[in-house]
Amino acid sequence: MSDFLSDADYEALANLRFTLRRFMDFSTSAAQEAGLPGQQHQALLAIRGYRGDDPMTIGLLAERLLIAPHTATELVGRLVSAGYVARRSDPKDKRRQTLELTVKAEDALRRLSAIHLTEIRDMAPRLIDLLTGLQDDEPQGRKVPA
Amino acid sequence: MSDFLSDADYEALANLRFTLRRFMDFSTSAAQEAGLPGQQHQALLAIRGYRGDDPMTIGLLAERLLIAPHTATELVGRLVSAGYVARRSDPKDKRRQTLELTVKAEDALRRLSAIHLTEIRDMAPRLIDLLTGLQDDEPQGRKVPA
DNA sequence: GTCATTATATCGCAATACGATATATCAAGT
DNA sequence: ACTTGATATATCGTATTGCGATATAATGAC
Repeated sequence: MSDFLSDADYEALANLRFTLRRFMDFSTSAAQEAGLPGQQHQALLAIRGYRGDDPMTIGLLAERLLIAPHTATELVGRLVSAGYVARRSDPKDKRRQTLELTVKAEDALRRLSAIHLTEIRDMAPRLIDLLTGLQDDEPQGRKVPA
Repeated sequence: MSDFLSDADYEALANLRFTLRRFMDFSTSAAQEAGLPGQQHQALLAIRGYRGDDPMTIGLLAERLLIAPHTATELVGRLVSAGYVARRSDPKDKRRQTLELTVKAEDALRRLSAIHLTEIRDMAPRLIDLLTGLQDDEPQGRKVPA
């Protein structure tokens, strides 16, 4: 349980981050080219990819995006203004706002998701390598010592 | 090469993002608790994990962090002010600034990296599952058709 | 030595998430 | 049904941070 870390550990951690950053960067750029700020794209995906019995709401979206509820309120406000999301107050609980994607959002998200799939398939092997390399690579190389 | 995507595809993409976000969130929180803004932690890791013949510089750091060089300038400025990085002008090329971690940075980074390793090892199986699930999961389930 | 290029730095700006706070609605207990 | 506490969303002001435009300094090619 020591804090010892080899140069190789730091290098692997840094490379992992670099790979993740490239993905995020690709994603943000792709979204931006489609006319969507990165977080708005993420919100659309979270809404579209949500599988649950009850409808998507502001609070649920906040949970999935790991942002504060009031931040989700602002984000959804922007999405509604831009015509990507329909927000209606839930008749079953008037505190809640149900969220649905518009056709415009479905179209944009379909195209974006397709190129994301391609990019992910390209990145995955490298990423999996990095992750498995970090798996049980305990300090001082004591792998099967004798 | 169609844009068709199943509900399951969207769900998997959304889950992948959720997993990545949780990692980023964990990382940022851990850094913050150690007194470091997230990007500053990333910068320290990029400097520490860099393997190359020439020393780390502002421009190299910008490349590894995927930020504009002038943004790296500002970031390094903050790191120097906070006592995490020593910046010296490179005698071999006086335009360049070489960057080195201080002992304070090494200490903070060691602790942070140790808990990151733990978290990554915890997250990796889930992440690898999601990635492999997206690998060749072409639309309409045509896996080994006959 | 001149000039284009490279490396870093500065300034003003825009985006976005947060804290603090407010309002509306629901649910439980009586 | 009325009060109370909790839940869901919204608003406002603020802080962080990255970028574009621009500036300065050093290098290298000719």
